[in-house]
Amino acid sequence: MSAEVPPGYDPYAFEPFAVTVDLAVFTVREHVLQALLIERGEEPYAGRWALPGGFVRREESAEEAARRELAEETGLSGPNAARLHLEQLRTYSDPGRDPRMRVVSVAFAALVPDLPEPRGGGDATGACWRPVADCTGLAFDHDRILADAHERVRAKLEYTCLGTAFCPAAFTLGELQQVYETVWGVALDRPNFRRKVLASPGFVERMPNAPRRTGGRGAPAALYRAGSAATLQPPLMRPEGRTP
Amino acid sequence: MSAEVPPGYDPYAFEPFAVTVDLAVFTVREHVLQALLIERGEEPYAGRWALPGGFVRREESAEEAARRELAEETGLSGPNAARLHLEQLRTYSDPGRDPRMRVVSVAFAALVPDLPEPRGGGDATGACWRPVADCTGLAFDHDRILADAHERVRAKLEYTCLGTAFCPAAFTLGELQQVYETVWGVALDRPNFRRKVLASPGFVERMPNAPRRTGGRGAPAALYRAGSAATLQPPLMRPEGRTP
DNA sequence: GCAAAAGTGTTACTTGTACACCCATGT
DNA sequence: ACATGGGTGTACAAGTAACACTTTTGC
Repeated sequence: MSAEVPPGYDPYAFEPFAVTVDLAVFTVREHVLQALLIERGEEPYAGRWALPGGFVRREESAEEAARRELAEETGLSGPNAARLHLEQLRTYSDPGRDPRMRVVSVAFAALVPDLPEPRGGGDATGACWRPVADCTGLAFDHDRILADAHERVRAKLEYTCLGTAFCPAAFTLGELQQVYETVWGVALDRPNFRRKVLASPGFVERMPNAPRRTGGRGAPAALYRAGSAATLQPPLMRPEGRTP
Repeated sequence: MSAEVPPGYDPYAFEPFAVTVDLAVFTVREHVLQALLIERGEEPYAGRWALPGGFVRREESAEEAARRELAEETGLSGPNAARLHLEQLRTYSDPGRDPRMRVVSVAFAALVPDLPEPRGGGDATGACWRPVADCTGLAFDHDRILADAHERVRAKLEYTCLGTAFCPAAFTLGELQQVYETVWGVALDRPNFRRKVLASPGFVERMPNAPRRTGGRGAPAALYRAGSAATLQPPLMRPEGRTP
């Protein structure tokens, strides 16, 4: 662990890196998977779109930094903050990923329900939701980070209960199914989807209230909330063919 | 991204972190899943066991640093280096995980076949393979890192072709099955295991040579090598009950 | 011969899939 | 009335698990 360190040289006094977090924040809005972008105000990449993020402070972990930045960028706090899924994706450390100096970035993927406002008290010059398909030409290596996060989310819906993270506190099974269809880009059979979800213990729980009648035309649907389970047994497979 | 930076203060001139890599290197030796440990020669935790690792240099990425450290620690090079699976696990960044200063560590999980020698030209005072069940009381937060890596490997065997990474260049289906039984700690039905493996396209390929007769008593087994596929469709499920 | 390991086959059962069908609501 | 979405039932195909059986080696 220390052969490459010259004798008498404190190994902890060299090779300083800057450490940042980058956030790939996803939501489902208007039947489309969207990501949160900010417009950079400074060089490098001034005026370009980028993933939200920022520096890790001395007294906090990367997870805490990610949660703080997310709150600043989206205004997510209080009861909403509890309904948020935040997960470490991986760390990007290529030398040269920032033209100025060595910056190592811990990337996170976040899943949030459809929020009323695109951003809260953020400090970026501009923040907006954008369909992930249109998120190209981002600053730094953020195209790559977003693509990795997208694939991670797609895969995780198969064997975890993460789909509920895209839904509000109370949701119908039809809304949950739309989340899956949107993220995977396929059409699912409604009766079979129902059965699988209800057969997975702890995936969803029925809310002890009355069903709602949305503005939409159709029979009133029962309301559910996210259950306590984290993983899905058996997994909810995503079919390969078939586009919606 | 810059609201917390005082105006006129270069955001890239503050909060220096040290960045290291830590490696959870696994192999299957004598029907037991083992991890590579080194004995620390310096404070803190002098004399304690730890995961191999080291500092990321200025001109390399974390992946390159991990590969370099692994080569130093195990003597893995040349043809063996190609047969190695190295994968980023996650990044550990709790303040206080190193008592001296802020160290952010990018952890990797590595899977290697049963190597002839425990270590090559490593620089640690001591290195050895140890059954993962006995790897407790490690330095820093390495207990946690090893546990996370162990669970990752267990899970990844289900839906990827990673099992072959534990095997030599040529192996029998019986050896591959032992890998799964060892990592999962369960007994598998041999006929069914065969069928699933052979039915997964690109998982294994038959070697165009003669079967071998090992010292073991039994019929000679056909030899296979790792295929080109990375993911497994359908997955190879791990049963829940039953201990071997 | 016997134990151990490779390899093949068969059966019972569980699961997934693709539908058909009815109900409730808004326009 | 009818389109739309919620909810239930069912027949068939596909996959899985469990086990019996044969073959080939070493001792």
